[in-house]
Amino acid sequence: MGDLVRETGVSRGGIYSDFSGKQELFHACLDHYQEAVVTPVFAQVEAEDAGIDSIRCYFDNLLSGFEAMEGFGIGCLVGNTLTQIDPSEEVTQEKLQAHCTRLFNGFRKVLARENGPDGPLSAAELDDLAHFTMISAQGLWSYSRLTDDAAILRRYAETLIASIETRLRGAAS
Amino acid sequence: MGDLVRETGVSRGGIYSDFSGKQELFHACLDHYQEAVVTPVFAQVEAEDAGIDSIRCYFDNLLSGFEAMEGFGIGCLVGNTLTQIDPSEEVTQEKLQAHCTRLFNGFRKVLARENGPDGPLSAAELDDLAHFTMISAQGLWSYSRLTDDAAILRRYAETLIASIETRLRGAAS
DNA sequence: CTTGTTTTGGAATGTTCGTTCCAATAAGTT
DNA sequence: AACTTATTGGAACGAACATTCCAAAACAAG
Repeated sequence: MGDLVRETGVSRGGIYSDFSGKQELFHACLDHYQEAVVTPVFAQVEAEDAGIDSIRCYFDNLLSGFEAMEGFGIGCLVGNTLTQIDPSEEVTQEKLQAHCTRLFNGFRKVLARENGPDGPLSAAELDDLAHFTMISAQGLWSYSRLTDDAAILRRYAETLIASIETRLRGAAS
Repeated sequence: MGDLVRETGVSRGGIYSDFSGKQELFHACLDHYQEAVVTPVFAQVEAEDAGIDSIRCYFDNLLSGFEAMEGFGIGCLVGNTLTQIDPSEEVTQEKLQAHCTRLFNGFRKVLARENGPDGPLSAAELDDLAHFTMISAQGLWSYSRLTDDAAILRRYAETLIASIETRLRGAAS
C-alpha cells in the first residue's frame, strides 16, 4: 500500500475512500488491465474480419514487448495472478476465467473463419485449436519471466503458428 | 511458518536449527521437489532409449493427476514459483532455469532420437520443438489452476503431441 | 540414577503492513 | 471574506508473521 501511495501520488485516505480495501482495489486493477492492456492488443484478433494474420500479429506484438525490455520480464498481470491467487477466491477466479474465455472466443472465431464452411477442421477441432492457442500464450508469458533470450520466445510463437497453419491446411489430427 | 510447524510436526526451533530462515528453507524445498516429484515423473523421458511414447506418457501422467483431483488444481511448485518470485532473487531463478533446462534436454534427446540421423528436422528445429514442448507444459500447468475440466487439458496435450508428430513426419516448418 | 545433550512447545520480540483516524490544508460555494 | 466540504500527510493502531529465546521435557551415555 505504501508503494501505491508513493507511485500514484494518491493519499492513503484517498485510496480507502474509493475502495473498501486491497481486495476490491485489486479487482478493479484486473478490470482496468482488461480494457487498458488486453483490449488494445487483442482488438485486431477480435475484429469482425480478422484472419490468421491477426493471430500472427498478436504474438508479434507480445514479442516486440519482450524484445524491447532488457533482462527478465515481469509477465502478464492475468497470467501472474493465475498462479498466485488462492483458487477459492471466486471473484478473481471468475475474472481470470472471463479473460481466458475472451481469448478463446477471439481465436476460435478467427480459426473458424480461416477454416471456412468446408474446411478440414470440425467444430470440436476448432475448439481444441483455440484452446491450444490460448493456453500456449499463457506458457509464453510464464517463460518470458525466466529467459532474457527473446529469440527463444519468438521461435516458440513461430512454431505455434506454424502448427496452427498446418492443422488448417488439413494435416493429420 | 505456523502452517509448517503444524503440518510437519517439527518445532519452530527445529526448523530454524536446520535452516537459516524461510528463504533457505524454500530453496531446499525446490531441490527436494526436483528429486521427489520431477525425477520420478520425468525419468521415462530421460531414459537412454526413450522414444516419442515417453513424451506421450509423461503428459498422460500429468493428466491423470489433473483428472484425479476434484475442483481446481494448485499447479506445480516450479511453475507457480516462476510467476511469483522476484526475478532478482537469483538463487531461485537459477533453480528454475535448471529445471527448464532439464526438461528441455530430456525432450530434446527424445526428439533427436525420434528424428534419426537423416530426419526432416535440423538441429535448430529440434531445439525449437524441444522448447515448444517444455514451454507448452508450463502453459498446461498454469491453466490447470483455472479449469476443472480436465478434458480440455487432455485435448491440449493431444493437440501438442499431434503437432510434434506432424513435425517429425516432415510437415512444413 | 546422574549428568550432559537435544529437542520441544510456546511465549516474547521485532518487523511489516493493512487499515483507520485526524488535524491541517486545500478547494469550492455564497 | 466566511463557511462548508473534500483531500492530504502522516501518525497510530492492530493483525499477521518471521525470528529468537528459554524453561521444561525427552533422550543418551556413563
